[in-house]
Amino acid sequence: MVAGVSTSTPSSPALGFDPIAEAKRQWDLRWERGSAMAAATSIMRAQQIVLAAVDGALRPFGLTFARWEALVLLSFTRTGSLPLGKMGERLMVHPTSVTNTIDRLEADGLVERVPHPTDRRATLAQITAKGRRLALRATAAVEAVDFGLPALGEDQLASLTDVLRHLRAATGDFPAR
Amino acid sequence: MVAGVSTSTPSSPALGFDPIAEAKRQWDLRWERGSAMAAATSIMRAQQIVLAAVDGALRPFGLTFARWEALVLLSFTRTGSLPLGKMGERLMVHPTSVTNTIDRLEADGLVERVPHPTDRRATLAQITAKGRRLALRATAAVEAVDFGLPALGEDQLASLTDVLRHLRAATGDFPAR
DNA sequence: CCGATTTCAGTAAGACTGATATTA
DNA sequence: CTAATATCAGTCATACTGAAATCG
Repeated sequence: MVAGVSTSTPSSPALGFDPIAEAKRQWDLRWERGSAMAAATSIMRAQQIVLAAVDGALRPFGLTFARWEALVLLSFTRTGSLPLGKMGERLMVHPTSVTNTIDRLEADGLVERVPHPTDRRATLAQITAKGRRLALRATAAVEAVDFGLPALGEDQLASLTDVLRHLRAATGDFPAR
Repeated sequence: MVAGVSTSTPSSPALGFDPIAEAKRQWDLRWERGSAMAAATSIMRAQQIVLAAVDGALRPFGLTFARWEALVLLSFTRTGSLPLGKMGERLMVHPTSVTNTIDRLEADGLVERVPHPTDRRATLAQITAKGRRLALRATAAVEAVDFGLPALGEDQLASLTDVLRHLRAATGDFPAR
């Protein structure tokens, strides 16, 4: 799911069993690493759930997850602006994706491109007053749906983040310690 | 990331800190539900990691995650065939996406469409001998990269799957309990 | 000259909407 | 008649590759 736009999850009429548990059962009859298979599949599905919930909450505001993240990142900085390259690093997205994201935000008047004061190669994305107002309302909506994770308790959320931090560290997302 | 095609993760030169931990720190200064925000962001990133690893392993075989999943599902059935609708349920994807997936697999001679024996509305996707051979090799490759999760131990994989099962159950992926 | 920053053109894979034909 | 099954046409948001312009 690219822009996960469904409010309800795909294939409405749920099965009578857990499809991932069933897949693991079948997998374990033939292959190794069934636990990794189940975890990977669970991650893929969880991402759909989170994306659907967040995009659903953002749709009334004309935002997507990617655009909202960019807007929030800017709103969290002291000056309300960042070079596009820095945004790409923080959001972990491809440079051309940043260009595209800022294009759309700029078209909606939520950010402006301004020249970098000292490095004339670089461009700053600067959040506008309108962008700040929308970010506040949109973020409240995302918070209201609890990022699609209202079913999980604090300890489960922490456990999830912790395990996935190990994964990210091992993958080079950041210098593991 | 649609077909997560990068072998290495986006934005090569890793930051000097964990961007999600930093985002949570900033978030907690202004909003509620920072734990949910961190978990949701971690899930989004973990999905990129898994997808990149699996798609990378599958690329030499001309398969994507979506097509490989469909092929494996068929290879796990007694008859090597399923109605397209059933495949959509099991894989939790949109009906038109199943049509598209099967189109591509059929174009590569990995599956064939055959009429359903009793329901003339339905079509079966039947895996071919070539499809079975490719599925074996491709699955070995996916297993070899451990679904992108080689960094996690058995207990971490189990914990992950368990927490995400609660999430999926609460979201209606399957009748909880 | 090398490398960093951003943009552009084009390609690809996929999720979706809405409509349609067929059949149970 | 209603509902299910699959397909088709078209739209959308995104990720990527490769190339280019600009500048430190």
